[in-house]
Amino acid sequence: MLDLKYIREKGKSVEDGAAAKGVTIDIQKVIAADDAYRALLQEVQKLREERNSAAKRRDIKQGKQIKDELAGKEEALKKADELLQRLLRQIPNPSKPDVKVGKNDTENDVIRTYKEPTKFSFTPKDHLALGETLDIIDTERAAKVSGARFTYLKNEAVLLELALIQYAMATLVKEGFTPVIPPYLLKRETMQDLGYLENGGEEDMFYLEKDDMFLIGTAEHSIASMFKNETLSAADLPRRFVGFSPAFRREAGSYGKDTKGILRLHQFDKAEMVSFVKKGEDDREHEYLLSLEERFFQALGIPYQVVKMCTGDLGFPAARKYDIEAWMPGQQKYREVTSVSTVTDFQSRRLNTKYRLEGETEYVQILNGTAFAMGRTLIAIFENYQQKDGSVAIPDVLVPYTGFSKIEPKK
RNA sequence: GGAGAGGUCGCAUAGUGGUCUAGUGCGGAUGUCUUGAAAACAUCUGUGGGUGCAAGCCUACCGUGGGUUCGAAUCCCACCCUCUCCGCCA
Repeated sequence: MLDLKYIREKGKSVEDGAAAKGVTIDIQKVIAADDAYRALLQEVQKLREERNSAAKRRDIKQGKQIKDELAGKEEALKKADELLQRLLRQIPNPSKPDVKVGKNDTENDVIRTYKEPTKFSFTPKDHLALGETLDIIDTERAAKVSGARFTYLKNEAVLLELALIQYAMATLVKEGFTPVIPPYLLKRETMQDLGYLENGGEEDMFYLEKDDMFLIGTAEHSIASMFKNETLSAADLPRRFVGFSPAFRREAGSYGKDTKGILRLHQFDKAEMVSFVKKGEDDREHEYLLSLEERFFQALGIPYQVVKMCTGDLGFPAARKYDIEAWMPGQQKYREVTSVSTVTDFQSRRLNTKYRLEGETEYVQILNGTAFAMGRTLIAIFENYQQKDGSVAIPDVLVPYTGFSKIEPKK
């Protein structure tokens, strides 16, 4: 949600910002709704003032009269407020000035590449074929018990996943991040405050009807909301967290897309970074989080490219977003493995998360980025590290955590 | 799941229909005193919104949302959360 004062001052740029994201909004309508709300508010406050003084005088007759009048006005005020809030929530966070205006992912820019696509002296297999011969992935049986887009990870794949998590945690704790295992279920109210139930967002999440709770789609959901209705001290910022959790996604509308293997699942584990920083510090933090992501994939030695999203591919709350796309030999394509965005104060305004600096309060800036997302990072390792004999080597940095340096074929 | 207690301005507490524009203590800020500090004393010290050049004035907020009343922190209903006991359980 944007600041109403900002909208009133910079209406045109807010409108342009939305248009760049492909969202049409009418700022005049928002301002008219705000004007109507304010006019009513003044009338209501005046009546309340009269009611309070009548009550003080014990003037029951006048009190009754004011009460009737007030009831209608308060109802109208509530409606006006609801309309205003609804309009405000339809306004996306405008992108940062350095973000290119574009329609969709075809206009994103590759801003850096690391290494050349891996070369093989043989025809590389995809991760599904490897998963079978190495006996580490079983999506067929998972489909039997849970349906499509689930998997059993087995044997070395499990140990490798745990190694990646441990490696990420060890590295980020050294950087000063606080490790956290957050709640995996959130109340409706929290999801609402996060802004994920609007614009069809409810369709993306698993929902437990009996308890009116949502399964998190990423640890970011429960970590970003951690300081809901809290005012932090400026001295405590930045605060950085690395969360480990499963991510649950319905993947509605992605039927037929990436149906094979573990690239797109309803459930995968992920280590996620979330930063809370002061106003004006989010640009620097954004680059920092991206640099950590790159450091991880460089440590693994996996070829990748960094993509800067254009406005049309940013999503509703993000003001800037970078993806790392790792080279996947099985598909002969770069595929998204991490994503890091700044949502500026767009979420903290709704969550009411602030910080105090010398008596003044400001909304915190929130950023989030992937450390390792399991399915996809595993695919990148399996496919890039496969050997001619059908085995898969383990990246050196992970060997201390796995205890083995190679996954041998089982059949 | 059952029974009970409770959620008040940073913290601790008082307040059970009108004098609550929420008292008191602690903490914090400023001042007096002091070479400096401590102590003591004095004053100030929540958040949002509206209005105003400003000082200010008004309004809302006592877990959240409804309701009763001329008037609600206080009464009623629903929900959320915390604690105690019982049951169940890794």
